Amino acid sequence: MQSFTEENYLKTIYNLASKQQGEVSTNALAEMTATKAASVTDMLRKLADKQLIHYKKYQGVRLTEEGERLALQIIRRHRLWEVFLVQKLGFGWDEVHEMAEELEHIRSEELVVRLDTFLGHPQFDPHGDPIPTPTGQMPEMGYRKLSDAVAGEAVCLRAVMEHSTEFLQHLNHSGLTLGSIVTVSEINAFDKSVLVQIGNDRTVFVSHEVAKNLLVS
Amino acid sequence: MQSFTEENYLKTIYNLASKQQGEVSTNALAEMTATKAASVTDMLRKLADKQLIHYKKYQGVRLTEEGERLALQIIRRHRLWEVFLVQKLGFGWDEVHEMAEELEHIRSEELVVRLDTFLGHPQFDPHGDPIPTPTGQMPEMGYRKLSDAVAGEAVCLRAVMEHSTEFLQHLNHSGLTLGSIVTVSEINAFDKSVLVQIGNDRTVFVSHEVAKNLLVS
DNA sequence: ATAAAAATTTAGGCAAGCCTAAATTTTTAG
DNA sequence: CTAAAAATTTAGGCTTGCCTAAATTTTTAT
Ligand SMILES: [Mn+2]
Ligand SMILES: [Mn+2]
Ligand SMILES: [Mn+2]
Ligand SMILES: [Mn+2]
Repeated sequence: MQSFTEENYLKTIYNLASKQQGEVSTNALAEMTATKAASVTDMLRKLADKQLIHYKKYQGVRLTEEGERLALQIIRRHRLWEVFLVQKLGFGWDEVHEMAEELEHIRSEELVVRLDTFLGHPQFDPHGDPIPTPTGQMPEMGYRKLSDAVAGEAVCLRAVMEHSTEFLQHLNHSGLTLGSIVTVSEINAFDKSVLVQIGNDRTVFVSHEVAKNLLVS
Repeated sequence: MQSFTEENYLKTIYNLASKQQGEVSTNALAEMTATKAASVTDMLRKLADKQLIHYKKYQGVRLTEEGERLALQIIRRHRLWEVFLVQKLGFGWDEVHEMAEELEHIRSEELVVRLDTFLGHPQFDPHGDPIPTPTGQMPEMGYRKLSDAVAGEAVCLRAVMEHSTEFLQHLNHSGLTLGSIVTVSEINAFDKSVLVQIGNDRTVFVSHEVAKNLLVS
């Protein structure tokens, strides 16, 4: 059985690893967990003792199979709870992450099974992230970033890569919702900002910074 | 903001206080929290510093107004989550207590408000315990114990005073469900066991030990 | 190839919550 | 009213997870 803290490290290692290749660095973990590098080193030694990570001093870290299984389990719980909070309790997608950070640690296999059933076996969380299967597979979505689309293309908004309240509220404000079809009408050559038309409706301005965090297909 | 541990102590002090009069003793708390008396003393000093309890060395402990407000808030959350687990996820009333022990600590006022609405503002949890109001009032039910009923009386099963899985499963097995009307047909003079008829159905044997933990009206 | 810079680990410490053993206070019995 | 028993607190320690400062290793730049 792992502590909340250990679970959070596993999840963070998984997330960082999936955004890069090779081992995850101590400093990257320190930044993500809002702790100091020395504290991360302590925890890495502990997780390595428990065989949840592969760890060689100074060489970064990688999840073992068991570590990845646990990480995916926690991510599954997190995303299912986010679906619950949005679909059943009516929270906005910008309000649920912090609550899910706590709910994901509730220890009961049966609870997750029943929650999943209650929610109708959702495939995606409110941010468009795929929900890992009960057996621990992370579905691979072949999404691209909106920032990689070319002028004239019509794409569907599928997911966000940034989960901060500020970012999501900005999208609310712009009228950019997951599932919408948007057409890239213009890409600014200087700052790479994008003008997109939402459906056949209004056209909105999307900065490069925002476009980089929007996944489309 | 209180830690899980502090919240649990407050809740436990409240529960013990409501089952007796006068101050709650260190030893009683140690037994309930499954810790040692010395550890309880440490925590009492801490809670007293935070003005959540009235505490004089060797004299036992009593919640302050603020302490009671917090305790009732935690009990409210616990009972609402139990309703959720039973009504929405289909768990048995004998399965939900441990999960609720964890869920009660999730920190979000708004979550409780929305959960309450989602559940239709329930008045009682699955064990018949009243749910404290949002403003922190604990409804007073004037229930008696089944063990205090006299032969010939017809009463309604309202709540259980013991929440262990074993006890609740025993009630399941006996067919004793909350809301049923039972008639006391016979009280054994030697061991105070009770024979009750459930509705107009079968008659079941209820030991004094069990009858003491059943609340009726 | 080195020396400076950056990353990481080690050393030593702190707070929260818990423990055992010893001291102290309160309660109970005679 | 005392002495034993029971309850409680104090003293000293342990583990987890965190910290700062110092040492070490790796990387980068000349
Ligand atoms: Mn989230
Ligand atoms: Mn999400
Ligand atoms: Mn309960
Ligand atoms: Mn209950």
